[in-house]
Amino acid sequence: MITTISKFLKEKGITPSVQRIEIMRFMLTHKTHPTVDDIYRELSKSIPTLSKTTIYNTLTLLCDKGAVISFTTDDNTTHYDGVVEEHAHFKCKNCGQIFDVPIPMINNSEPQGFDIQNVEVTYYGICPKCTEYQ
Amino acid sequence: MITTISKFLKEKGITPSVQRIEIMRFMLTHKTHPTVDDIYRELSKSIPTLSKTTIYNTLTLLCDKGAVISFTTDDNTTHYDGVVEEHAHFKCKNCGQIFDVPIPMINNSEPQGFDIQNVEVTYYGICPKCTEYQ
DNA sequence: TTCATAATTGAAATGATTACTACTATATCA
DNA sequence: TGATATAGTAGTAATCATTTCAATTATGAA
Repeated sequence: MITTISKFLKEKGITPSVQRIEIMRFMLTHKTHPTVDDIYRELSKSIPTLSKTTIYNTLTLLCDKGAVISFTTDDNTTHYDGVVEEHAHFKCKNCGQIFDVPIPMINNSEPQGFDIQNVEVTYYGICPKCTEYQ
Repeated sequence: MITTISKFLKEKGITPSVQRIEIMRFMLTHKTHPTVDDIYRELSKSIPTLSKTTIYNTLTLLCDKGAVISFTTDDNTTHYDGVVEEHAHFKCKNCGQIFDVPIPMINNSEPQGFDIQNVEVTYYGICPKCTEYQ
């Protein structure tokens, strides 16, 4: 498993290290759209010397190389996502959970004259579970 | 003009005050998607005692009452918009300007089972002017 | 006018992120 | 093998947006 992730990082042009492998593994095994703090809280259990700076550096690198994506929500903190295929997010205003949802685009409706590199689509509302118990 | 904005605020259920009127006026006359700091820098020229807390409070109130909308971008700061009709934004990675663009949704492609209250759509890329001079 | 309430202010606290410096691991080459 | 350059990591301090909170000021009704 370590070799798999190590190989994956090399393919992306990233020199592997213990920290980078564990952060990348975390992103691939957790579909919770974590923040730097979420990752720090979890991974510092197994790597007690891990610093937040390393997590910031690593995630910026992973983003640049296309291994993860980042997006922001109304909490004004950056969330990261190991799913890099284009998709939208739904954030529940009740429980705070962020869900992956299909992106509802039709090609010819994009703004003309702009060189679009990426899109962030975030829905806000109440998720099915919270709707049920209200 | 003051009476117009004052009347507008009352219609929205907001008690007018000098500060609220000037902040609302700023939002109606500036289509630049300002941050709290942008507004503070401009309005403190004419209202030297104006505090940022008041701007935060007022914008939160204006949002709640539907007089303005807010959204976040990759700079992790909240931007405000006096245009409340549903639309998307384009942020230029070169000059940083934010543009209003049409929202590219088709109704029946929205995620099912979610109670959607609002959507934020933000494109990132290079704006026409920056494309031209590159 | 008086009083209750709402609005505003400014300072301090918080939380995410960046900057910076020192330390450590890794790779290279003589 | 060992010296050395370089990349990566850690930890602290600084910065910036935002929130909290207590004190002051303005407003409106009796």
